[in-house]
Amino acid sequence: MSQHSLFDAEPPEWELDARATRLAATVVFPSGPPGEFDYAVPDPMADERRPESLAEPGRRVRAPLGRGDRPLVGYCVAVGAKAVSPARPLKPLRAVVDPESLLSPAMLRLTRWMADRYLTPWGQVLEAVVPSGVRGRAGTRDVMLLSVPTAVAARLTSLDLPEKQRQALEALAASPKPLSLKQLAMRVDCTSAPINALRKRGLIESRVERLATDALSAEDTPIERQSPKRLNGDQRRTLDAILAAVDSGQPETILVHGVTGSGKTEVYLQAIERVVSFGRQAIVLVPEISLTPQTVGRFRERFDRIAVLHSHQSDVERHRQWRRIASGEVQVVVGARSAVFAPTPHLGLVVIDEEHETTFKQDSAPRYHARDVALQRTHAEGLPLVLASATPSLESWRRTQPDAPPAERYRLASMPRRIGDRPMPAVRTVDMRVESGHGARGALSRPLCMAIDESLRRGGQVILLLNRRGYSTHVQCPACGFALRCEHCDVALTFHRADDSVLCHWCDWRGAPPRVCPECQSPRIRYGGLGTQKLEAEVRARFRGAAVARMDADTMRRPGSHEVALEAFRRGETQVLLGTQMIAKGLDFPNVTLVGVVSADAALNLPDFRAAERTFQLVTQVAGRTGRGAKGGRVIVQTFDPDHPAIAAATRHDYEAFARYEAPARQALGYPPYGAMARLIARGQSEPLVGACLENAADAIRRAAESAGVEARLVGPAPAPITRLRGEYRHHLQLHSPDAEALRRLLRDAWLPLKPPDGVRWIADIDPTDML
DNA sequence: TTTAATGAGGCC
DNA sequence: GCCTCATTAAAT
Repeated sequence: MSQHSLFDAEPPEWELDARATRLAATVVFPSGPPGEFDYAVPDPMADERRPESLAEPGRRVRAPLGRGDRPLVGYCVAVGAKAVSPARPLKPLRAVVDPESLLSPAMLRLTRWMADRYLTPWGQVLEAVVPSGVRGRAGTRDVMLLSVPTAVAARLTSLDLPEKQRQALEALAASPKPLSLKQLAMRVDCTSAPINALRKRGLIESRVERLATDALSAEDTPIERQSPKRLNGDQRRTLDAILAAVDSGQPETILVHGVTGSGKTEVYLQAIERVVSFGRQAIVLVPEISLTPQTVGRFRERFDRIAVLHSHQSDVERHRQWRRIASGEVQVVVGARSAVFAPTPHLGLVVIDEEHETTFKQDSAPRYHARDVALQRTHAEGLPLVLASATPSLESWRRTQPDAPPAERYRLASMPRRIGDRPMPAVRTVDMRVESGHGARGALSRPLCMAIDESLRRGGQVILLLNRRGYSTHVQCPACGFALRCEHCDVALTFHRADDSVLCHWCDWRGAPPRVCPECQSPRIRYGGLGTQKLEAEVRARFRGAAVARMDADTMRRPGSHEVALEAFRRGETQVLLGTQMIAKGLDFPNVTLVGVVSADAALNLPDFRAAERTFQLVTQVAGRTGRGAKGGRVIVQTFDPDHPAIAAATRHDYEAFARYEAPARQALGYPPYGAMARLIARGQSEPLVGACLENAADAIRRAAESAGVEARLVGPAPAPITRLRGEYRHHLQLHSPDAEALRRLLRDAWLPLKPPDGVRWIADIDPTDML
């Protein structure tokens, strides 16, 4: 080892002279080491005249890695002059993979930020952000195109050629467009042999072009255009606030808190119209479940060129939409979570509808929240961000409050009234403790039954929410107390009557339902607990003649079944629509005169600090599905805990009351939004090993926090609420700190360098939404 | 003395 | 993530 490196990272003067600057490309690898690596750019890859093989940021390149020079594909993230010491010259790039850049400099910066924030290697973030169909250029193929050089065309008649070759050459010369090998062979009725002979003699020239294989799928059927609707005062004020932000050229986040039915969508449609009129694009994120033809239709009615992005698209379709967006042709991108990465060339506005929805959080690496990514993207590009919800996340709500740090303050725009001054539906709770005391059996209380009956008699439609699928939610033996559990997971199995099986909702294990108790052979084994299938059976039995439909993950398995079911409900062919939370959100059917919440407190007692918030959101949202038409509407909420503040606030449609109730508890424990949070989750076959390695991590983090003076509270490690999943044991460690940035740095410095023992895998979840 | 097995560290 | 080289243990 040379002496200077022992004391100084800088080389001595005599070596400085020998250093030369060289054009270098910085590369990150999706698989492989997490760092950034510099490579020499060979001259042909720096040649602007050959754009298809130009090494530039945002393209993938092939580069040799390690002593064995293993060729790996990575993303070029920067190109520039670098000082290189002759003692350790850069290896040259091998090839440029992409013919054009997949990521703008702004998107590279955004992904870099994500890598930092979510403790995920940059290369892995890039791999998740660029859809695989785009990387693989799905739906396109290299086609060799043949043409006759002009010099040859001029002396065509003077050539002495075999008959087939002459015919082929003449046919090609006569064609106004270049032809593929196959096309030309067809025209002349020959094989490829004569054509190849011509190519070999230089009489035909060929070039390779990338062409779409599909004959451009039939464009969406044109839709009747609608003009902007007249706005009421609240809508006007909200729109003005958004437009002021649009015009200011400053980044600003506006939280639109509008009750269900207040006409939020119309407001942001008009805001987008303004942005589009400037020649800019807008991105609208909606929960995957809301991405129905109806939702998309509302945009089609108002804009000429929209793109839709969601997770059920084929690679070919996604690639096509991505290209359209990148070309600048698209005005509005409507999509689920990952649409936040849409490659709009001149973004003007981002809207997140139903911003409280947890589907905006990705549950695999990088575990990003689209709301936070959107905030970063709009901030970096100096744009407004609109968050809209009837039940905002407390994280967003807090940032509208006067006590929030000014640097992260959102503007609040309230829309407390429904459009047309329709009243909010009256909500009545039914105390199920009293009801079951009256000997009531089954899922539906007397008041709910009467209300259903009345609604149906008056020609109204009914929505019944029960957020548990299956028939019976637990199978238990009254004789010995045995409860049927999944072999691989620490959860109860659910009985599904539709296919007479017991099913694990976590790992999808399926088995035959036991006829006698597997433990004590008692034949009295009981199928208890209420799921949507059983509710459906009960409703059908009680309301004979009513048209009942069930919507849950089991009936909505086939693509498109969602739309079919909702369309039937819209047309009134279905009178009672029952199902899980997928019927609670965003639906707008004026003839719904009754909403029944079958079990409001089902989620209330989950071991999750957001259980009350989720319950409040779900009840408020589903209650908002009624009272949207002239007939009005009402809501009946069945609960064993009618006095719970979350349920009580929901029955009064009182968001602020809920926020006031929930804040002190969160504050006391340093939970979001009053403190940052992270979660380490370890899993493996051996429970002691899983537990022990998290103990080590906890020690290392505690020591680092101490020496860095970071205020951090560690909870655990402890078994996760679902301790076993798919045959693996799971433990977790929760970390709290008032300083989000410090917490992230702490994990980066103290946890990231650690390696779990063999047989244990672990991940960090920054700002977790899921605590199970 | 040779060969196989396990582990840590670097990869530009 | 994988490869290389180190160290150490087992085989001839």
